[in-house]
Amino acid sequence: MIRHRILEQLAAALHKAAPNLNNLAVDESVLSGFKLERPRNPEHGDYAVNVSFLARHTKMAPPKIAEVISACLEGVRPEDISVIGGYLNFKITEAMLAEALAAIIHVEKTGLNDSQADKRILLEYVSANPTGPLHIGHGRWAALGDAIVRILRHNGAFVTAEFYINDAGVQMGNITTSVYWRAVELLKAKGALPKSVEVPDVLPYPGEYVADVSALYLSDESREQRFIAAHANHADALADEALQAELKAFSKTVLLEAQQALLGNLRVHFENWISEKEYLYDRDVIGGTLERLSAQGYTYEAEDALWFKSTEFGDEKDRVLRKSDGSFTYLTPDIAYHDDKFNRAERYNCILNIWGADHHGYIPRMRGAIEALGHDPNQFEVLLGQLVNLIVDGERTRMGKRRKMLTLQDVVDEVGVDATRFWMVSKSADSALDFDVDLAASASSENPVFYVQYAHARCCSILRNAVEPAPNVDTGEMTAPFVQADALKSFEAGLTPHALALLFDSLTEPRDQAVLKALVLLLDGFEDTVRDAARLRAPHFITQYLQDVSSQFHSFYGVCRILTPEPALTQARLMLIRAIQKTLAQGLDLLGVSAPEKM
RNA sequence: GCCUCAGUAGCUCAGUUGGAUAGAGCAACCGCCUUCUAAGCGGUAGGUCACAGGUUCGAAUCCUGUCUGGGGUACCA
Repeated sequence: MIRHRILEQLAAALHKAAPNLNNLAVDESVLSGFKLERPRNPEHGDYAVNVSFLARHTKMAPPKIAEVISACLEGVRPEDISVIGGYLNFKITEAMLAEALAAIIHVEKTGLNDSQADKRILLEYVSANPTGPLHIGHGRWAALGDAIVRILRHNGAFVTAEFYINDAGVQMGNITTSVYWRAVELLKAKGALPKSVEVPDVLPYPGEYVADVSALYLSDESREQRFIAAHANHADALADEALQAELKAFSKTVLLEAQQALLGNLRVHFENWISEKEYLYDRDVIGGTLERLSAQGYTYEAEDALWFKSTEFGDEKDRVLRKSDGSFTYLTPDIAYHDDKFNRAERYNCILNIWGADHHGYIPRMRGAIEALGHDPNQFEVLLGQLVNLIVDGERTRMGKRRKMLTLQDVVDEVGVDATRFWMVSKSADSALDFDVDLAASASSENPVFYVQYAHARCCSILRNAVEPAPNVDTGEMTAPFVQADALKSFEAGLTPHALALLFDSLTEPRDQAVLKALVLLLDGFEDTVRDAARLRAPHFITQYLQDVSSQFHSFYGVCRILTPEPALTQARLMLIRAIQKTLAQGLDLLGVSAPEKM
């Protein structure tokens, strides 16, 4: 990590220079003011740092400060530093580049670090109702969440991914009602029930998939018989509790399994699937949480309901916990659930949730409940994602409004897993995402994932061609490979920075050298990108980075031939290709996107 | 009304602890395949960073206000 080394040298120089800087007190907050950046103008060196922020502390002019610090820098050749205004400009030597490249070759996984090693994170995301197919918005949370899990782990965090199944509450009743009436419709159609039975015009869940669930239920003859019998015994067979429970359980299982299958297809993995009904209601943990809340004096009864004094924690109004009909609101089991998260044996110190922006107003009351229960609200973190707009025929459509809505499965079928995942995380979660189905499905060149995958495949192709005999263009005879596979392998295993000299020396055009240097510095900076992506929960840093590397590689490919008649030179250049290929593969893996060896 | 996200090139978006001349992809235009994959490369053009103030040596970035758009503001989840 060249950047880190420069920052260390700067810190040492600053300590040494302090007496000449009006006895500046050098501490962590001062040192963190050094921001190393890559200047656009090559005359400003390869890395630059602005020291103007020290002007206030030292009461000195920035150019003077830069002069003083540069005089104290050690381990840097004077010709590699320049001072322009308040800037210190560093020139990166080929020796440093070679060292960085060799380090990438030797490390098993690029970008691996321990910046989040003290974090024990429970990440909950997607958490859909098992009342229908996942929609495109769920796809964003799925891609985002799984990428964040992978990125956090690459930074050393202990992470558990969890899916909360909302299988209790009124929505489950709604899907049960809907499945019931679709079944009645189907039975009427085949004459098993009289035509006189009336089906409501509007069902809570109008989607066509509901009828599929009903048909699947009725496909078992004994179930169909039970359904008809229950119908004969009750005016409204939904009053038959046994049937209702069976329909509910059946619907949940079928719909949940469909969600799980799709998420599996998307390579989105959860360690835990927590059922609201089984984990919270059946084990009766909600009551215990409510008692503790009440014992602390944070609840009261009014208008036949039980309320939580969330206003004491900054919420705009108090919230109902138990409705006047005796049932809980959504909030109540969710409070118990979050209470449980804090109490797990894993001793998590970060309870992280990904929620859609439509749940924004829900945060203060949940945070309040967490605090009321004696947990540290600072360990509760919500990553809010703006919603996804579906664009069909160039028009925005609101999800769920249409009877036949486009599901996540439809999208994946059209554009594939890789493109879906890459697209979904390629923009900041703070921005609403436009998902243009026609565009994503038709225009492959418009989708950056192919650009990155192609760069990876191109690296693999070069590495393959290097060690395989190929037919001569003119004679058709098989010629010897550019390098021997065994020789290349041992060259790579025993690679020293010195052995890379040919890679840098063989390029004579300054422009080509600049491309090579930019490429190596980019590869060297992968760890920084991985750290930032974890710290800010921002996988789009990775997509951006991968596109940068790919672009820089394609440029380099254009100006420098890798496979040459000189084995020594070829080997050295192949090490660069290996480093690029490793980094691209690692970056794609952090996003859960495949890195094809051929395209 | 209040809370919140956004407003940057024709379009979609990067730009996170404030730093040198604001970037990328797509679209447009001009070039480049006898050679390791043209799903590629080089070049041209394209900007009042919504607007107005403020803080600062310095603002797309921080503060205040205004405008526009998304989301929320349930005893739904």
